[in-house]
Amino acid sequence: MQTRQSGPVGRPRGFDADQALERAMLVFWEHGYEGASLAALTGAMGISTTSMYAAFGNKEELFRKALERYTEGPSAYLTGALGQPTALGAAAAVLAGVVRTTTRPAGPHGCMGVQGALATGDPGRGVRDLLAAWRDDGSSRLRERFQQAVDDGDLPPETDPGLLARYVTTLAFGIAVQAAGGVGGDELQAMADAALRNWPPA
Amino acid sequence: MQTRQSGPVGRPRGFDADQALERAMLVFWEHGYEGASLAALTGAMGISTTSMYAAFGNKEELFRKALERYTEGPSAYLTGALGQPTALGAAAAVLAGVVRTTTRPAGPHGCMGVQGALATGDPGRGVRDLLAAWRDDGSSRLRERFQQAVDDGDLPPETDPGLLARYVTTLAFGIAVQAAGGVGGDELQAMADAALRNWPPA
DNA sequence: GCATTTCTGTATCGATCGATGCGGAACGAG
DNA sequence: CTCGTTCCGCATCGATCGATACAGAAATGC
Repeated sequence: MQTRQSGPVGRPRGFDADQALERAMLVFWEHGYEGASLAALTGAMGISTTSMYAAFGNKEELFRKALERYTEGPSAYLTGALGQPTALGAAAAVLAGVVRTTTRPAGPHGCMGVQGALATGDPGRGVRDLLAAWRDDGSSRLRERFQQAVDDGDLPPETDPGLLARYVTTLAFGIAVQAAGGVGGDELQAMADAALRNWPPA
Repeated sequence: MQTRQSGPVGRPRGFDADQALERAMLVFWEHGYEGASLAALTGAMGISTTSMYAAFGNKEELFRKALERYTEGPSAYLTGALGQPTALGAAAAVLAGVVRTTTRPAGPHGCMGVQGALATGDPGRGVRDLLAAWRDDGSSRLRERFQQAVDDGDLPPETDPGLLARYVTTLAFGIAVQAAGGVGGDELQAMADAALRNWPPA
């Protein structure tokens, strides 16, 4: 019984799956799940529908993988922000990351986790719920970070970490909505600075 | 020359246009512009596609009229909030109105002005821009109210009314996003209360 | 009564939606 | 080479998209 060491048999795929997923992610980010047609996706990916289905399953699975890529790419600032030494530093890093990511001139405006599928028809319900869970996960990670700050004495002991996390995520998603509508990054960053001038808010 | 007193000639329409528009507004609110199909709209309105086109023009015009109805209906709290005697009172009334409207158990969760068309495909660009302007108008009205508060001495003279308005609208839209995802009204209201405990934030 | 105007129900339009079938092309294994 | 496997290009699937054509029904004006 010998472990197979050789590569996979058959014709190798003729495109870079990572690059194709990156381009699909950008289309979903800009146009949302329902607004991104298969033709627009495969056109941007540079492959045929057949290749897309073979490599990614279907449109919904493609979106799920694109969201993972978004989380580890444009949205990776969150993980970095949670590593900041103070709760205030973490909150400021989160908001600065949101402003930067959602108003970057080179990329789509807004946040894929917000505008990807905020309200949909029936066929998009799965994706809509997925994004709701994605947003809730961000809030939870922030809450855990604030809980740790309370335990460390960085935040007053009477602080409610859940309330604080909800506050920061509310600002973050509000920034994302306005960035999607074309509000500039400078103005949003100035607003975020002002919001964090009183800390903690409770 | 006599003024025409009689009713319009021809067969009168057999449905209540106001009620039909109300129901269309609810469908757009819940599913967004792209997620609301003509079949879903006319089904909820209780009329045929022919009647809908005759009465409202097309899908985009129906959405525009539904948005007007939303502005004068579920979103009317904004006008009332601007009439509050103080800037803080206005901000608190706006946020309380948003929380109440976006988490009402009887109606769709979230805000039609946010989730109606935050990111769309090409055919929805007009509606997307319409909503961006709608949101910006809300921010402008709030800015004018804060400017008046500065003039009245209700807010410190060095206050930036635009920044303050951006802060409140950011909270409002962030609340709407989380309400769309199922976050409860009590938690959002508690967060809004905490956010306004420091006022003005700048 | 009749003519005119408007609304409604049915049936359907072309376009696009997401998703597949199929045959040939391109690889590794033997 | 031949064989087995996988991928790709093309054509196309049924369903649904938003939007209309058409004929009959229901009102007013004469």
